[in-house]
Amino acid sequence: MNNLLRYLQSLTDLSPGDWALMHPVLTPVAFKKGAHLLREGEVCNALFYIDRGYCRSYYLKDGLEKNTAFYFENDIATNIQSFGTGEPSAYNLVAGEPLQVIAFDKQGLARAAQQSAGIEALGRKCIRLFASRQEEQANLFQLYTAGERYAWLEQHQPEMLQRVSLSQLASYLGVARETLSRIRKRRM
Amino acid sequence: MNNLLRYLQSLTDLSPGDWALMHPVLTPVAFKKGAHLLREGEVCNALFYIDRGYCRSYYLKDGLEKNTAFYFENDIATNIQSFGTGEPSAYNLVAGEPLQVIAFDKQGLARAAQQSAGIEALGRKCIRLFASRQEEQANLFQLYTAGERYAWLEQHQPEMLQRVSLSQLASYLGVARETLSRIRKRRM
DNA sequence: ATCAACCTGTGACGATCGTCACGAAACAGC
DNA sequence: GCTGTTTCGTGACGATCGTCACAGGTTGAT
Repeated sequence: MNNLLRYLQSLTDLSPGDWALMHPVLTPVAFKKGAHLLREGEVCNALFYIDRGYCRSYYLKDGLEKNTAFYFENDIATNIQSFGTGEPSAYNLVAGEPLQVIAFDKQGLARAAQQSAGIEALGRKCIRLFASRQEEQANLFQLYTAGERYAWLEQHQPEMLQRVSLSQLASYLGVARETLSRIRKRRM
Repeated sequence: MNNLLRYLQSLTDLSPGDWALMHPVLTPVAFKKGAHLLREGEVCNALFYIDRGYCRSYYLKDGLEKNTAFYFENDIATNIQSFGTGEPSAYNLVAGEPLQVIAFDKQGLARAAQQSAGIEALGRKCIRLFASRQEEQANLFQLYTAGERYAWLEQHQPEMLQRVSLSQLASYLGVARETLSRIRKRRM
């Protein structure tokens, strides 16, 4: 909970009253490696603050897993589309390591936002952050080749390259695992 | 203005009072083909509702234009990152046809949102729409090959293939113009 | 300690793509 | 209508990537 409090305070000036309002909405949950936070077809009714470990989102395409994002400590993981509209999720969310998260209940969060302008502002800031991250993600794939994407990760997310296996990373970067192996070889 | 009113009403229940509040914030502007709505390095201080024509966003990479998006009638074009934070834009926005837009002034819009909860809600809906679109865009490039992306456009944006030249489209899809020409050839 | 399951590196080969080059077609300005 | 400019299709060729195959290394459970 301490990590979460610090994270929220880094986003906005959170008053003690707002924090008290948030508290009953929060539920710590643990997942084993490989356990699903969200499955394709389910409706996403929570935000997951990641306290320890990481998870990844993937689509199933032609029976194969295709990773689209990784979420680490101090990230919020969710399907914003399903969470916002109530439609079933088109992809999966699964733990890549033993995982400890703090779940924000959707209905409880909506109630808390109605009661406090501070929490409502926090929600808006989260959406804008998410939109900004999606834009960055889209640009990463529109502007750069797989090798340039790998270099970008080296600079901006070096920890990720240590914690995520080559195969999972290759699936995310959009190349065969053999190709990523050769990209790594070239840079030494 | 009539198109814009219909568009806003399709997003939310806009009261006549809110529409009157919006009115002084709006400025119709015309651009010739090739004229810039926003240049790299400038700060984006407006949203552009597209009334007629289309525009495209592009990055300069190694001296070449790399398209990242197209905006048509009834779209809102802007740099959400620059608009939100006040930082200089990393890309350009340029008219692809003779263009008529209605510009939303940033400061005026902020004032109007403070005066009306309805306009504030409209703004939140716009951000969520934008985030959703960015996610779709990111998935389009993470999950699909260039040929599959072209097929996706055929189904979801067929008008775009008629109005945008092959070269501009190839730049957007991430392949050489010769390759797109051959992709088209294969489908006949 | 042992064994199975998984992950990583590497070679070979065919398919696809980017680049360069050229000619035809479409278009705009006069 | 003519002309210069831009766009589009296509061939050739080298580079890169995906696929298949296999070997060595790591991990984790019994």
